[in-house]
Amino acid sequence: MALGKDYNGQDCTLSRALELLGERWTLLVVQNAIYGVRRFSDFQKRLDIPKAVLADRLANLTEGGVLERRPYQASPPRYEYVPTEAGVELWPVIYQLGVWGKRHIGGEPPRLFRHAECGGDLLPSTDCVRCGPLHPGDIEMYPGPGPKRDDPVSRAMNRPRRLLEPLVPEAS
Amino acid sequence: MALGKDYNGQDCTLSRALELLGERWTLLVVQNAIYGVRRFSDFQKRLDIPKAVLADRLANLTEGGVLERRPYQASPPRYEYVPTEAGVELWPVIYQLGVWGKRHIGGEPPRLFRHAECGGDLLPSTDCVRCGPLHPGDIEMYPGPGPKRDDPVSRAMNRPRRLLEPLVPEAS
DNA sequence: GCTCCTTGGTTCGGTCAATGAACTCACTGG
DNA sequence: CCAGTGAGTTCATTGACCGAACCAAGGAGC
Repeated sequence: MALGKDYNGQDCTLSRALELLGERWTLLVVQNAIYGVRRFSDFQKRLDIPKAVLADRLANLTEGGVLERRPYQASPPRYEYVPTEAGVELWPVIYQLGVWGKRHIGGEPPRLFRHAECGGDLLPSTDCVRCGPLHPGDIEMYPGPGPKRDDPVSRAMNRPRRLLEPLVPEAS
Repeated sequence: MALGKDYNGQDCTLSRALELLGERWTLLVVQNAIYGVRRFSDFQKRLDIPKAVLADRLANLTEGGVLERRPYQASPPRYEYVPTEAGVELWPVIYQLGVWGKRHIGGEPPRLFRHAECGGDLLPSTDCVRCGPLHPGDIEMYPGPGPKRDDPVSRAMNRPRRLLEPLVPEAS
């Protein structure tokens, strides 16, 4: 999908968005970034994705302005990937696709969402049922009935926490 | 993405949705179905997609309950693909991804949307700015400033028309 | 000072999917 | 009888994805 053989000749803005986001794994990477995953190895633990593919996706998303790559320590240079404003604005798309999957494909969701302030549920639009539109940072994620992965990153993610809050896995 | 090598081990409903919808071309096929494209050859004219891939995507979407394949004539048996209720419910996702692409990747949209009854613009959520939530059938699509394809199907699509209304290309 | 471990990748062969061109088949209209 | 259309299928080539192995730059332990 990436270079050359893209959605050339397509005339809609959707095709341009899909050129960046439509590859395998890409939206799942963005989803986890919004859930608070920051580091290369944590993405890898949670997604079980080949490292070469993950490196490619992170580079594309960084170049596309969805994630920002920034150093979090200097001595061995290490980088983390955080969602930009553009990345955060993908939250409604990601949430709604998840809701659609639950409704039409089935299965229980492993995590649920509510307005952190008032505890209100989210509408399919990501609005709070009581308070209206929410910024993702005001949404709390908490464990639901569905199956959960059992790696350190996923375990950290299954404690109640806000979206965008950096995720720190337990020290193994 | 399709068989076997899927998002196995992923625990979220998003990954299940992407298993059906995340392949190359799939969301563009659904988008065009919502825009009113019905026939195999019309999808092909508008998307410039290899026929083998189009046949595969239509079969997957039909099996996944997003499109319905139904005969529109019997003598040489011919079928058309129409969005199911589940397919129509993908409209907010498709619209929002398009809006995101316009905002963050740029480019002018070839088609715009408004509430057919009152002429009001759409919010990013697909709600009418004046009247609130809309069914896709109440949304009118009309030409915008962006570039347009120049095939018979796209020309028919660039006349003002409602979503979901079957598209009949000019008789060449 | 030496060795092992962790993080964040890169390289590589094998496999799987996408592409475009050619072909099929059942009609239909002239 | 012949060309044309709609809806595909078949096939060889190219590109993408996969998992495993490898690499490099620091620590940590001894």
